[in-house]
This record gives sequence, C-alpha cells and structure tokens, in this order.
Amino acid sequence: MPELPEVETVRVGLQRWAVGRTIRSVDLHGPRTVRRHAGGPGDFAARVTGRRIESAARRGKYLWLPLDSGEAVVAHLGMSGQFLAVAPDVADQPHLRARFRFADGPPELRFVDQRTFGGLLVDELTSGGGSPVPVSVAHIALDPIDPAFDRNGFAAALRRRHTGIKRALLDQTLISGVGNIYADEALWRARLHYDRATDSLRRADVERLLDAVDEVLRAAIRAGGTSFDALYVAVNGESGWFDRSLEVYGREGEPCSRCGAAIRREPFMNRSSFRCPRCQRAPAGRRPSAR
DNA sequence: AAGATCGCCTGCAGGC
DNA sequence: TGCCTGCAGGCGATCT
Repeated sequence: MPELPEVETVRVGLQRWAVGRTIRSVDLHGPRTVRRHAGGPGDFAARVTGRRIESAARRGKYLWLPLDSGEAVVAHLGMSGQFLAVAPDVADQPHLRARFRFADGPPELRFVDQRTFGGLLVDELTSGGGSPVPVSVAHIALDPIDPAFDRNGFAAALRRRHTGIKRALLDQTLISGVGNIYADEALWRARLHYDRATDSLRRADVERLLDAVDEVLRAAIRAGGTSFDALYVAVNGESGWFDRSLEVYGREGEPCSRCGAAIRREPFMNRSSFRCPRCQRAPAGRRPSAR
C-alpha cells in the first residue's frame, strides 16, 4: 500500500522517466481517473498537451509534476495506483487509467490503478509554507522527512487533540505520509500503544515517536518501499523489499523480536492494528477504541 | 467544531 | 465447485 516510502520511490522514478520530457498526448480511461479535476477529461488533456514536465515533487502521499505552464499534474496513488514507464508495444494493463505519450518518443508513461482510489488532476501552484505546492495539496501538513517539518508545532497540536496517538499519526493534516503500516511500525519502535491519548504524551514520548517515524520511513525508502504483491511496484516495475524488515505489521502470532511475546492483531478503525502486547501495553483507563 | 464514521472500489482468501 | 463474506485501506464527505 503506497505510503510515503512507496510514493517517494515512485517520485524518483518519475524524475528519471518523465522530467524534461514534453507531453505529446494523453488518453484517459474510466470516469474516476480525473474525478477530482474540475474541468473533466477534456480540460485535463488540453492543459497537459504540449507541456514540458519540469520536475517531480512530493508531500506526504501526494505527487506532482510541475509543468512549463506554471500548473502541475497532481497524482495520488490511493490504494493501488502505479506509474509505469513502458515501451508502446507492451500490452495494456487490465486497469490502465491514463497513458502519456511524449514528443521524444518512447517509453510512454502509464497510470494503472486497480481499486481506483487514486487519481490525477491539473492544478495551480500556490506558495504553501515556503515552497510551491498545488492548491489541492496545501491542506495537508508537511511530512516528517521534510527539513521544514516543525516538531514543536506537532507536539503542540498533539496536546490540543483529544484522540489516540495512531489516529493522530494517520491524520494527514497533522503529519503527512504515514499510513497504517508505518504507523504500526513506528509505534512498536517507540513502545507506544496505538490508543495512548495524545494529550497524555510527554515531550520525550513525542520525540521518541518522531525519531521512530523518521527512522522507519528512511529505512523503507532505502529498501524501495514495501511490496506485499504486484499492487505496488516502482516506475521501472521493480518491487520493494522492506516487507522483510517489518516488525509487527502482518506478523500476527509471530514472536516480537525484542521480547518474544506473540504479536497481536486487533480491529481498529475498520482495519487492523498490530502490536506487541508486552512492549506496547494498553494505557490504563483508556477510552474504548472505536472499531 | 472537532472527532468519528461512511462510502468508494476490486481481487483474493477462506469457509461451508 | 461455487457462492458468500470479509479484508485490504486513503481520503473526502457526512454525520454527531
């Protein structure tokens, strides 16, 4: 599932395969692909055709490609979105949603998305927090590996919140880029229970958690992300291999590498949380976690 | 108004 | 064997 490390791996691939190239044409398939683009498919095509891609940028789980028009193609991979650089004679993927052809010839760039939670739009850039960011991305917080990420601000926001720490980690307006997998991994590293109240955390807890988030995201980027199946691959088609380094996610019943206790899976927010029952004790008197 | 939940989508695993 | 249910889960919309 694409979280920050997977999206960053895709961004590097787009830098290699798309930046500097001029879009000759684009084909869009399916009603959901550009559902967030106000002008619809025709307007999308008109805004990108003939434009040169200047760079490849990312904040949290959003990607964008600034164009020489001053606008940018914004992409979100959702649950299963992929960008693939392929030769034109490669058979269309079953869930091909968009095809970009370039003035310099092959390879073409395809956006493929099985579950259609992802999508594309063209948007204006605005100056959000110093650096230019698409209007449609400006509502999310900086991600923790951004040099401008504000640890003091994040700690203050947690003190004002009345919710559990994992809910806060998943809230993209507080800290962006963290999803279910890396939230569980970071909480394990920081020895925190997912339902620990944000307003009960001491500053040292927050620092330990942010260090853990930073470390696990950077380690996953070095590994090219986490690939459980063919739904996540890099732009060149390669899988990531961070799944071998996961300590709790998807490891129900296996021994904790620190203490040996069996990892537990528990229902949480209509999905699952994985934790070590010994290293990550349930907070006393906590509110029952909604499921 | 913040916080929690819902609906969107497809493919696959597991149970009977 | 084949149908059914559950699960994966990010995010915008919608509740309370």
